[in-house]
Amino acid sequence: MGQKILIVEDERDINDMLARVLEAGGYQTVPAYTGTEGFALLEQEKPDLMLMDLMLPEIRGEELLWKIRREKRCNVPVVVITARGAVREKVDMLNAGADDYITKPFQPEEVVARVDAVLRRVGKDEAGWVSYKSISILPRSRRAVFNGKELDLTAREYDILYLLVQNPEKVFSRERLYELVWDGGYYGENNTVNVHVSNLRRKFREAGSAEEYIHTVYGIGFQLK
Amino acid sequence: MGQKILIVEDERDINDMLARVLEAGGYQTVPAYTGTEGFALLEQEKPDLMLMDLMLPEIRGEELLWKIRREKRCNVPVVVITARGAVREKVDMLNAGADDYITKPFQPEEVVARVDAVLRRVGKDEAGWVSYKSISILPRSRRAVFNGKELDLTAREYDILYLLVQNPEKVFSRERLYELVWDGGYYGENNTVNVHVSNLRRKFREAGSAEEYIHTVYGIGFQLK
DNA sequence: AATCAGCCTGAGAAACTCTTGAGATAACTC
DNA sequence: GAGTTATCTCAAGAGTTTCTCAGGCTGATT
Repeated sequence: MGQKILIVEDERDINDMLARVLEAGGYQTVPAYTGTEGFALLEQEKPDLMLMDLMLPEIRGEELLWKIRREKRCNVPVVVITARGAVREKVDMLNAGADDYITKPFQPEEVVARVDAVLRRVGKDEAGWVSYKSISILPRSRRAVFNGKELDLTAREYDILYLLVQNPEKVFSRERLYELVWDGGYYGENNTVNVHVSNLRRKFREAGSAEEYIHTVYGIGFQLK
Repeated sequence: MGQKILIVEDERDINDMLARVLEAGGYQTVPAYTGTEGFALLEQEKPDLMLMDLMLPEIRGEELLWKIRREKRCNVPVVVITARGAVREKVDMLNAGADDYITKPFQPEEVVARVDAVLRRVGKDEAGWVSYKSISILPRSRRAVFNGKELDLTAREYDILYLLVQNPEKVFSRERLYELVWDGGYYGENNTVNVHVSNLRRKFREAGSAEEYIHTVYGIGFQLK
């Protein structure tokens, strides 16, 4: 059974069409015809990805995305469908945390390709685990497992590790990490990030890690490797 | 999925036309209709190349290019579209750091050809590697690989090499190098750059380099060749 | 009110990088 | 080829960054 895609699109024809294409591509689909319905189904169905039209009745797509990311602190990958040329909106979308967008009119194959790509990018498997090497994270229950052992992480530690696992090899400056995990707060002279990283490393050691996963890039920041 | 081209062109028809041509050529496109919009999208979309009309409302193309290179210290390849015969402007553009130009009126095929050529020249591949000869750099993780061997570079060394690889053959004065890598700090009588270049060369030798990659241009500065 | 877990801060130690200056080497000029 | 200037390399110490520990603070829970 494939991964589950929530399709939020008010036009029934298009919704059906998207469902057909994605199912042909091996996915399971759930339709929603309004923004609020989509929002509700997010919780009920726990889809692996959400495909959302920007032009929704009731609620603007941007607002919905914002609600999902900010209020629910939810990280489902979101692919947005937008009219060609509505650049301003696209920008807002990516700012608000969309993972990719498709412009109308689109080819059916493009949809599957984008969805494939995003799911591959976030490294999400069919059960919803996000993994890198022996580290696995289950976002919907904020669990982190290393080498089969459950890691008992605090909120900050989890957020940092999740960010790193979603972007393996990528180098994050302390400032950027702070911005992302602490929700935009200003990072001034302050070794808070250091301490949390230090604690994370300790917990990995305690769980029997031989190698160092969180590398320091001297003068720059941290990197999962 | 191809590489992403940002099209900055205020006339909607021409913008659409360029998008069609480039998409037919296998590229993904993002439209912008003003200079400021293009500037903003540069960050949002992280395109692999920017195609820009010189005649823009709001801001002169030259100024925009300057802002991109100077203020943002950004190195996206830029191809400029200019009216035939405006030679003075062309020269200014290339001085300001454009990578190529196309004169109006142009053949659609010419656009794709130029874009192909520039992208080939800057050696940027789809996975995000920036390469020159046997040197490859992955900016996202600040990795540098030479002949398949990982180079262990310090922050400064990496910055210098990255700059050089992005502009092969281009000659940098020590002063310019210092400005760019040390973020605008003043460079007075001081052989700091020399030492770092020396260390870089040593690391290349240790990685088995026979030929010299970083050439000295006597009395001027350095050049990757 | 007491307890507790998590978060933040400060300080010392350790690790690493940068810069400096001096002498050696190379390039250019006449 | 000698003189002059530019460049290279080396090693040391100055400087910065990072790590870890311990203590205090806060807010939630009992």
